[in-house]
Amino acid sequence: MIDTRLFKDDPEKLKNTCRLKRVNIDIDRAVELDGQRRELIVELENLQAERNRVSKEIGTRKAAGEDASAEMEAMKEVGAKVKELDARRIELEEEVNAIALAIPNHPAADVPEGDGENENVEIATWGEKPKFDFAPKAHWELCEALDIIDFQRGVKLSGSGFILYKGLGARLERALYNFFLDLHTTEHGYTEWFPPVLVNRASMIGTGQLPKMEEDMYCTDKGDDLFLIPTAEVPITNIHRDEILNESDLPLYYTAYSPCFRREAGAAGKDTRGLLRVHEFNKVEMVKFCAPETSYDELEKLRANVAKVFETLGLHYRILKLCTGDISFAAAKCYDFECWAPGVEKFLECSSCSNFEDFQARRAKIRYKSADKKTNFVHTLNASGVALPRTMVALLETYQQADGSILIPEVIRPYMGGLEKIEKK
RNA sequence: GGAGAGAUGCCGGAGCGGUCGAACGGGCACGCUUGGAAAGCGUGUGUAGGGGCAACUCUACCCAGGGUUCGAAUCCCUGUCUCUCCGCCA
Repeated sequence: MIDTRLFKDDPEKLKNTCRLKRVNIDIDRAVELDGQRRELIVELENLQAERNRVSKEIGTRKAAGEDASAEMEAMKEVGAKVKELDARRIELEEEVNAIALAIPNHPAADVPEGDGENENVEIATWGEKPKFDFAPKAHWELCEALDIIDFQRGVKLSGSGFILYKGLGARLERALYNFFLDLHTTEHGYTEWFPPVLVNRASMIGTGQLPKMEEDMYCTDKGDDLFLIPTAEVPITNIHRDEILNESDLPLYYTAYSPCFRREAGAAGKDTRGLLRVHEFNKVEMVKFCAPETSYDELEKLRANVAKVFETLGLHYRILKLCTGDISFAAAKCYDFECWAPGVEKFLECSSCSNFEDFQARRAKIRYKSADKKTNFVHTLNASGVALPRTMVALLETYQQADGSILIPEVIRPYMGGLEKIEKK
């Protein structure tokens, strides 16, 4: 969440944020309501102070055996007035808050302005497009021929967008996320967690998925009000919700494997084949909590950690710096990693690395106490490290052989019992 | 699922409806003491919001939300969570 003090101190900045992020929000209305709120608070608190003072007096007077019925009568009215003003205060607060929650994070200064993906800026590439002396196939053809994903029965079980891995396909999926976790925990210094995948509403608000994206989330009925997580970012970031950390404990590096659930509302018909856009997928996520001064250094380190995954797998990728119109609601700066998938002939988004600055921390009340005893919001960052289906696509299509078999990258072989190749039976 | 007990500050733990932001103990920080340390002594030690240039001041917060009252940590209702016992269960 943005700092609501800005309604009073710098509404122009908020308008600029909305313009850069390409959202339309009535800031003037919020400023007006916030002003009313402030005036009301002054009036209300004066009344409360009077009530406290006179009530105290009634106490001493009664103790002395004197009569205080006139004061009691007067305070009865004050009490009623306090109740009335307080109700109005809550109303105003809710209205202001609703607007504040809908305002996106301010983009970092070096983020290019733009409307959408066309204005994203490529800032790095690694490797090059693999060359084939045959026509590379799309992953769905490879998978069907090798019998490692049962697309049809997946649909029978759950509907389109749900993947049923089989045999060595299932094994490869498991091998990949184990490899990612091992890499981050043993080489990059992350602590592994295994979180619940159903979380409550407060957690979803904390990381910014709610209230804005409720349509995209799966939730339980029967009054539980629980949500299937769209990413482990939600439970992992919320681990420290409503906490005050010690500066000496920062930075914290966390990683977790989890399945992720996305309704993809409004995306019907887009990228529907194979593994390109699914409702449930596996992902290893990385989350950092750090002091504000270090967050952009931490972002670069995070980016290097992600790069390491793709480089170790030998996948050609490019890195995009997202423009203001394409960056997510909660992010101040974001890099997307896109891997080349030669079968579908596309760059696929396989990871994104974001600095949220204090936007999530303010929503989730994650603070730290610095050496000089000041309490302040931490900065949070996260990255997919990495998301499976599209990485799987890039991997299958990159490592396919003329005979339709798939060569397994060397780092994955230990996780596959030493197997070098997935071949047709 | 049934029955009971509980939730107070960094921790432990008091708290008759009034002067309680909260006794007491511990921890921590600072100061004194010391050659240095320990002990000892003293002082301090929450979060959020409003007003003020500031010193400062006011308000709210004793799990959460309602209620009673001139006045609630304290009384009443609801919810959440924790613990104990019983039942059920992978």
